[in-house]
Amino acid sequence: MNANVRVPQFAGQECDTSNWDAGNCPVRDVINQISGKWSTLLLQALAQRPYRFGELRRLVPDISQRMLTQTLRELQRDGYIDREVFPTKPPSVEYRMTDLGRSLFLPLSQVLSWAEDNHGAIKAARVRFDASA
Amino acid sequence: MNANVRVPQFAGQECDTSNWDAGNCPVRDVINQISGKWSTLLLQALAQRPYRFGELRRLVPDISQRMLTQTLRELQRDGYIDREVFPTKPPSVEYRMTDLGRSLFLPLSQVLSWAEDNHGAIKAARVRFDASA
DNA sequence: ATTTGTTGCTCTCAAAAAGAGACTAGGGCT
DNA sequence: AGCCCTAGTCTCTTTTTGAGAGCAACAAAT
Repeated sequence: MNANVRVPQFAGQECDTSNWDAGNCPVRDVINQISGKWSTLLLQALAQRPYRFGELRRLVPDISQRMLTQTLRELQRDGYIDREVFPTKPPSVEYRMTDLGRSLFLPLSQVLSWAEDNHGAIKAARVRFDASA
Repeated sequence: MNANVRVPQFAGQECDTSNWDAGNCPVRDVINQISGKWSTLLLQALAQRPYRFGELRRLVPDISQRMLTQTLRELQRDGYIDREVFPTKPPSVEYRMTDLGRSLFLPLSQVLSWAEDNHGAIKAARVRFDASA
């Protein structure tokens, strides 16, 4: 079962349902990285302008150094951002978005805009749900 | 420091950087939910057509029952999907997307398309990164 | 001269989240 | 009677995340 069944996908696309297990599925491979708790936030910041490590830390007050380092490494590994070390004393490190990162941020920013526009509707839905449950 | 500084945001928008801590920030409030490991995947499935619990389980082979239940509840709570119980024996439950969910899926599907289109570039970036590190 | 602060991390330990799998209930099928 | 189906919940283990200390090398303040 579940073998090579092609089902209609979002607007005019198809998707092989047998590919929905991780490893085969490109969408899952990509999304799993950028769907980290801090990834979109950092991409949003670095879409504005390059930032240094400490600046990002101050910009996102409730991220731990550990997660900031780790998330930046992952974004760098996937090619969304570049890391440049300046031999100052103490050495400073600058993170900046790559072309690939910017091309991702085009559709991604649409989702962020949607989130801003529909935040009210979502909060209302939560209130309804919590009242009925 | 960091008080009420308005910095340019993605394409023609502004964002109050003092609002980047969780709770204040609408974007983080919304994104943190849909950026769960399984959320986008389930939204993608339910954007096609309604599905029953067991169908989703078979469609996404490596999700645990626990996480399937939990993720569906969260999506339902935020108003993206509806849950309907049919009094058959054994009882069956159908999940279907709401209008709010569909309106979210419009921009979201653009990101998914991007992921599919750029999977190759990302895999290549990973290889480069792993080779240099 | 000693203390303090700055940089961008890494390391350890505790807490939270996720995954694996057993168990439930009420009926249908053999 | 025994087994399977449904959509879960409950418990236990493993993974992920968070909080915070430590580090190395130098500058500025005291």
